[in-house]
Amino acid sequence: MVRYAKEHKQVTRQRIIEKAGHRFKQDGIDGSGISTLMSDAGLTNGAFYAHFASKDDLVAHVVADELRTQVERYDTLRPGRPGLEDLIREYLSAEHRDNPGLGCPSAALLDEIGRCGDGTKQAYSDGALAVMEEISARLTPEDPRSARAKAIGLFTIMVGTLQLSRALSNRKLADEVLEQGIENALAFMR
Amino acid sequence: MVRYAKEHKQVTRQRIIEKAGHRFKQDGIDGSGISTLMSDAGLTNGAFYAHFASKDDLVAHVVADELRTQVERYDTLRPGRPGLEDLIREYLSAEHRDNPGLGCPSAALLDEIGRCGDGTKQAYSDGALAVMEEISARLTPEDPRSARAKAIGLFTIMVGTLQLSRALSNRKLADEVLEQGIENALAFMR
DNA sequence: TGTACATCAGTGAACGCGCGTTCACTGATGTAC
DNA sequence: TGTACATCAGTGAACGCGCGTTCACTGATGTAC
Repeated sequence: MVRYAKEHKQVTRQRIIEKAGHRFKQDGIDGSGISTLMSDAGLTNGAFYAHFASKDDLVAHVVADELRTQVERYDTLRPGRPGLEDLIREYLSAEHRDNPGLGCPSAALLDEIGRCGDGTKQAYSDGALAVMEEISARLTPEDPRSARAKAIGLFTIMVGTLQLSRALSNRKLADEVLEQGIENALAFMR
Repeated sequence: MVRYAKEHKQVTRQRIIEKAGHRFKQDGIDGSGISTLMSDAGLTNGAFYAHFASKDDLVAHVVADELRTQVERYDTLRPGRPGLEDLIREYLSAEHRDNPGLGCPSAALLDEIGRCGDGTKQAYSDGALAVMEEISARLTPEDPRSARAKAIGLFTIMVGTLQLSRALSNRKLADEVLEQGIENALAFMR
C-alpha cells in the first residue's frame, strides 16, 4: 500500500465538495465560512487552497456537482410521467422543506446564485439545462418543443413553491402552500 | 421652523429602510453591511442604532416595507385580469430581471428570507398573504377558494421564473426562459 | 538491511479586512430666565 | 435681548470577531544507494 491511495486527494476533494453542498444549502453561500466547510470535511482551514483556487472556485464546483447529483437521482425514479408525479410529491413534501441541506440546490440557493460570478452561473446554466432535459424527457418525448416549455413551468412552480413554503413562519400556511403546489404542478403537467 | 421637523427622524428611518431594500435586493442581505446601508442613506454607520435595535430588526422592517410597496404598486394597475396580464408581462421582462434592486423582493431574496429569524419570516408571511390576496382578487372574485389556489401558482411561477432567468449565464437562454414564463403564467391563469 | 533524502497532504498560526455593535462626543437648535 | 443650559440626530473611532487567504512547517511514506 502506498503512502496515500492514488486517488486519495481526489477523494478528499470530492468529500469537501459534497459536504460544502450540504452546508451551503443549509446556511447559504455567504453564510458558510472556509473554516466551517473544511471542518465539515474533517480537515483544517489551511488545506483548502491545496484543493481550490478560491471560495468562488469551490462554489462553482459545488453547484455543478449538486445539479449532477440531482439528475442522477431523477434517473432512479420510475420512467415517464409516473416517475415525475413521484418526484413532484417528494419534492413538495414537508420533509424536503424542513431539510434544505439534503435537498434541491435551486430551491436553497437560486437567488444567491443569480448574484454569483460568471463561473458559478455557467456551472448552474449547464446543470439546470440537464435537469430540465430530464424533466422534459418524461413529459412528451414525441413533442420535445412543448415538453421543454412545460419543463420550465414545472421547474419554476416547484422551486418557487418550496422557497415560499420555507419563508413562511406559519406552519399551517406553509403546509397549505405545499399541498396547493402539488396540485398546481400536477395540473400544469397535463 | 423647529430644529428638526417633527417627523424628521421618522423620515430618516423610512429613507434607511427604502435604500436598504434596494441594496438588499441587489447584493443580498448577507452581502450588505451596515456602513454601506447607512452611507446609501447619506448617513454614517454610528447613527444606525438610533433607528434600529439590530440588523435583524432592520431586515424585518425592510421586508414588511417592500411587500407593502409591492401591494400598493399593484393597486395602480388596471382592475381585474387585464391588470394581471400587464403585471405578468412587466414582471417577466428583461428590464425587471436586470434591475433586481428596483424589483420584486421575493425574486431577489426568497431563499435568504427562508434562512432568517422568526421576526423576518413573520413580516414576510404577512406581506406575502397581502400580495397573494391582491392577485387573488383579480382572478375570480366570485370563487375566492380556487382563486387563492391559482394565486399561489401564479406567484410561484413568476418568482421561480425570474430567479431562474437571473441565474443563467447565457443571455439567450435567460430570455427564452422569460418568454416561456409569460406563456406559462398566462396559461396557468386561465 | 539501513540510512539519507524527496514527496506532498494536511496543520495551524498569522495576515489585513470588513463585519455588527458600542460609545464618547459634536453641533445645531430649542427653552428658561 | 442675551446668556446658560437641555435636547437629540448624527459623527466617527474603536471593540472583538470571523472572514478569505497565505505560508512555514509537520510527519507519514516512498525511493536511492
